[in-house]
Amino acid sequence: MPKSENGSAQGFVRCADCTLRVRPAFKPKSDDEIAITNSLKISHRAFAAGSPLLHQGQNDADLFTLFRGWAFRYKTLPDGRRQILNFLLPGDIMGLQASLLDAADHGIEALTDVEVCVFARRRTWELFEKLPQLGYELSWLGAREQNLVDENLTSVGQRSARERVAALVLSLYRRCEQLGLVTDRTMLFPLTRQDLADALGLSLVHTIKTWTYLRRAGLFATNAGTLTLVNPRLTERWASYYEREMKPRPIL
Amino acid sequence: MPKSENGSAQGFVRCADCTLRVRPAFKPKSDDEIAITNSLKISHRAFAAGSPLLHQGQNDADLFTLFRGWAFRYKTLPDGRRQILNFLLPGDIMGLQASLLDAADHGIEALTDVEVCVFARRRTWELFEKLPQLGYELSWLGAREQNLVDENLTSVGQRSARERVAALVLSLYRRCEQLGLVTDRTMLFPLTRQDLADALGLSLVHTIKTWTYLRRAGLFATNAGTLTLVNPRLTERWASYYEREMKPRPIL
DNA sequence: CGCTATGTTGAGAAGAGTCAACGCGAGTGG
DNA sequence: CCACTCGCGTTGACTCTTCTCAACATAGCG
Repeated sequence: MPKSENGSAQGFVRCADCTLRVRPAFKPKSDDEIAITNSLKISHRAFAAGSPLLHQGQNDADLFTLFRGWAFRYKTLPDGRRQILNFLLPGDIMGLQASLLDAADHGIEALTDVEVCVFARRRTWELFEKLPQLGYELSWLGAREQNLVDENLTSVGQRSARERVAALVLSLYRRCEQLGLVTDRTMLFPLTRQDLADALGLSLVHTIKTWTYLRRAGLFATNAGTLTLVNPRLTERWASYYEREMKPRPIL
Repeated sequence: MPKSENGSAQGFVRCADCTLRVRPAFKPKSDDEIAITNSLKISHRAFAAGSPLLHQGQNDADLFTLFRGWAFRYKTLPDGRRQILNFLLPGDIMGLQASLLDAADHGIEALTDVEVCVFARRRTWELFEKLPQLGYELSWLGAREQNLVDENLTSVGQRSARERVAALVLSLYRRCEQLGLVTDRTMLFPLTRQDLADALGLSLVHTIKTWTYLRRAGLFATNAGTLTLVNPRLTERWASYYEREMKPRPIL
């Protein structure tokens, strides 16, 4: 159980023992690659739900991989309005922008209790230089994240409230499915209504009303922090959603 | 004068002669680096305004650098709604996502007549492997573009119509300023109202009304495809805008 | 000259926001 | 054990931003 806000380091998981890497969503790695990755991993930390993993403006951020749990990337305006840029699931990279550029323009916050693999930020350039394969995969993961943000921007800019909600649920469901986190059409769903609102660019009240409407329309059901996608086809139709198929991706 | 929709190849500009690279916005490059970059550049093409530079879904895209002119990156939904993700100015990279992942989820279109430097897509991995410095800079440029998209998503999700217009104008102005494309507070401004609307996530009519309102409020003035930022301070206030200072960046 | 693409304006409709009240469960302290 | 607060979720009533429809202006072009 993660207890520390500061990220306690109990239970280092060696890359060779990674339970995540072996899932079908990820590209197989050679023993060599696993050893190299492991040598770059400087620690394994746990954070409680709600902990900040990266501060907006922070300029000494490490590079993380999310090992377990959910998180989100966000930006806030001076007056406090907050936009959630994308959600992070196991295997996703955190702090790449902050490592490449000199500071992070966004924050990252844990949505559930999480565990992360920590890679030294100072070594990012070293990594590109000495392990081009990993540098390439890092860029790959960055490009993939940008795809998600592109999709969200299109959603917020062009879709109606109902379409946005349906599209977000579908997108998260698809990603969880890929990771084997869905059983019986049911997945963990730790977002509050406010989180949803901030991700969708809608007010809290309107988000709740739209959510309720779609739930009653039979798209999905929620129960104690889980979500069941009752009718995927219907949800797709509500979302004007269409999807690129996803190939196995690199894992750090 | 570019005439070809297909990208004619008159006037190869060698990296050593690049008029862009020497501007203060870009990091100085050693002679070695310039020679290497030049060896990777396979052609120099011109496209007319309105030409597609990258098709949504295209899977054999090359890697471009925008050498002259404006372009934009966009996504369309099945029913035709279009979201402009970000605008591209000289020095910006195009097709990185498409090269790293297997296909582009977005399109790119020329907004003015443009010239681009073409780098072979097949060599992207080779590039990371043999020239880690360039691989790193590519990632850097990717991270920077994501910053722009993050900012746009925040704008579209959280700002009111007037704030959005002001923020977009300011952002483009700042970028042009960096590139030395502003004289007398005046810059080229080739966007149609429809382009603005698609970038801001607003309807055409409302975009026009908001634009007119802010113009009358004295923020900026437009004339024959140019824009003059009459009152930068006032524009900042309308935009709830604040900016990270920009350091010199790599150029490919 | 009439075409078409782009820009402008007004009026009414619809979507989304704001304000306010209330329910509910988890803690907490008397 | 109860009253209390606090965070979160829900709903209704009303407001206002934004969208849609439609008419008209203007400029470029065959």
